[in-house]
Amino acid sequence: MKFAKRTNTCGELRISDAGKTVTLNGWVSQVRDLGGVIFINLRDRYGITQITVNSEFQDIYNSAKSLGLEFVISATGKVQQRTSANPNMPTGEIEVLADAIEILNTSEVTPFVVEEDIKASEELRFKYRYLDLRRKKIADNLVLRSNVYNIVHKNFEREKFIEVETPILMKSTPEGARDYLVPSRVHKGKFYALPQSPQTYKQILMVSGLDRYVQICKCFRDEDLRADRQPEFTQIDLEMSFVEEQDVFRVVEGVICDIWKEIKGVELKQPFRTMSYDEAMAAYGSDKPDLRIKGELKIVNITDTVRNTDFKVFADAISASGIVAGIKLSGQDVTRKIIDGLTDYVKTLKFGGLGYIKYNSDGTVSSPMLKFLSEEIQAGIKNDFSAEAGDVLFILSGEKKKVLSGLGNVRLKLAEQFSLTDETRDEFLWVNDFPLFGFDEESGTIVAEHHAFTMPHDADLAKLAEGCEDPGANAELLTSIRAICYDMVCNGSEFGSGSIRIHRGDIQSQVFNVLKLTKQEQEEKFGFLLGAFKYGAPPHGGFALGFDRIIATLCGTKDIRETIAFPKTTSAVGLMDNSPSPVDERQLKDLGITING
RNA sequence: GGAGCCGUAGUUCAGUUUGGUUAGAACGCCUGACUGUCACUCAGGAGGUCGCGAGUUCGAGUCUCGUCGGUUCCGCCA
Repeated sequence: MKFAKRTNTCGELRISDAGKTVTLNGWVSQVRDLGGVIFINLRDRYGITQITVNSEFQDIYNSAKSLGLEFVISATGKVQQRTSANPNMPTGEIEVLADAIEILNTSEVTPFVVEEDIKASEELRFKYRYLDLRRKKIADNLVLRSNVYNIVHKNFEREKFIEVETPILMKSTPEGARDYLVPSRVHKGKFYALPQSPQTYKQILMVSGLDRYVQICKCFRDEDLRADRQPEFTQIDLEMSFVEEQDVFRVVEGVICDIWKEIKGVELKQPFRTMSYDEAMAAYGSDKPDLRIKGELKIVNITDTVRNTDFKVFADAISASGIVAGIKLSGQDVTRKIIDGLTDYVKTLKFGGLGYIKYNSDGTVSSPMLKFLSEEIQAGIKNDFSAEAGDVLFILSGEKKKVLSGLGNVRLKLAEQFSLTDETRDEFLWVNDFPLFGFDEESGTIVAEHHAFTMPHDADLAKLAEGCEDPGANAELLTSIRAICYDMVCNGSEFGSGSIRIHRGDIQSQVFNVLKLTKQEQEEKFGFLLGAFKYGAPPHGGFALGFDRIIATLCGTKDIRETIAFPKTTSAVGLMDNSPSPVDERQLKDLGITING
């Protein structure tokens, strides 16, 4: 089909172009018909330009009258200065006076109006994502994403990394997240899994001597979703040989600094701050603390101060070897309603209630707990927090980890409630020294916190050697072992995580012993990796950055769906293509699969 | 797996607290008028399985139970 091809995009013409004859192609985003003159806002992903049609040109005028929103047209005419400029649009000083309009395609009335200030629900936007993507805001997110791809590729090329593709169809490993499974037709009853990450492959590439591997890759996890979690997501995955933690940090910081410099024009200070897991949990109740919060709102542990109280709530927590701790909020008007809201919130976190002590400006103290606490303890608490008039303390008691993370969540709620987050900057940090093992209450067993190939700290190797023979009896000793394992955190969001891996067989065996993996299970699950490790595995370690979260942060949103062209809902449904969907009986038969229920 | 919120016109919402007349508004859509708008304006019009299914009731958008979908949080996500 012949048509008048564009000479310019809808975002680029300026007053300096006045007098030129141009052709624009795009979508009709608005029509204002004043009777003798019609104004058309023509849109493409670059911007919007006003096309003016005068009734003196009868043919064009009549065809302009028939235009509907989202029609695709080609408009040709002379660029001229507008009689009254529109300062709100970049092309607002000019218009194109049409002397030809060609309708390239019509459009049905759209299910929602395509406009920057979108009114449609996410559900509708995802169903008609192609219309949603016509909005500059979303299209720009994809453009930004594309730019970051390029920065990442360039950075790693400069750092002498090799991009290697790893299989999408791989062996299922039941550890960690649930796998998405792919049935094999050739081998009925057997399944591939989609990678949760290319973890094993990249470690094997190190055994191969590739030395520095990187890949921007899709990963898949069949777990329940959140605003910042999709069933398939993108990672910047890397692995390096002959490195220690600090070497990985410098490389990852390098690419982050490149991205921030080129996208935001911000020079981040290197090296990034480092905080241990224990420190982060104790002070912020989170392994991904948001350091932008004004006044910090650090957690204070007051267990020792209230140890001898007979206030039942505290006494019960302490006798069950739990803790009592709180955070202090200064200089805010904390109303009854706000306290009630926070109380309801901590109840959703399975706390009985939220204790508070409010030091009023008139010197009085409001708190439902005071009558249960001796004057000495009251004074002790006030001292622990350095509390003054105008301060409010929020206090939780119970099991240590639960209290700390509960207060961590209260801290975030307070920051939100009182707008305490400094949105003008991004705060990066490394959180390291995670525990190597955790205790799984459900199964009553010891499990790997990161994964089974994470190297313990040198200083804790003795603990591992001592505890691995009888893990059940040494749970406390084993869970105190620290791993060379680290997360990068930005603004309270986990950007990525990694570790130095175990490359020595003796340490690996000890870890498998703790995890109660028999020789046979080791062979079945990781035989290929352990096999490779027999032939000279170099010391190595790596990292994986959550690409979607990085883009979301750069776009100023928490919702990674805004940065993905075709996202899925929180129940992992693709609303546009209706995936997942039933398949033909024939397909199932080929695979030897029958559906129950 | 558990909890909260939402579901009413093509769209975004009001109406649900306290059951009762013909379920409203804005935007969009259709018709007409209008030569400088840019959220054009003005006049008129069409448009509803109140997510779905039971139940209570003389009567249900409104109350109860179930169910489906979206979303947020807890669990989960090495």
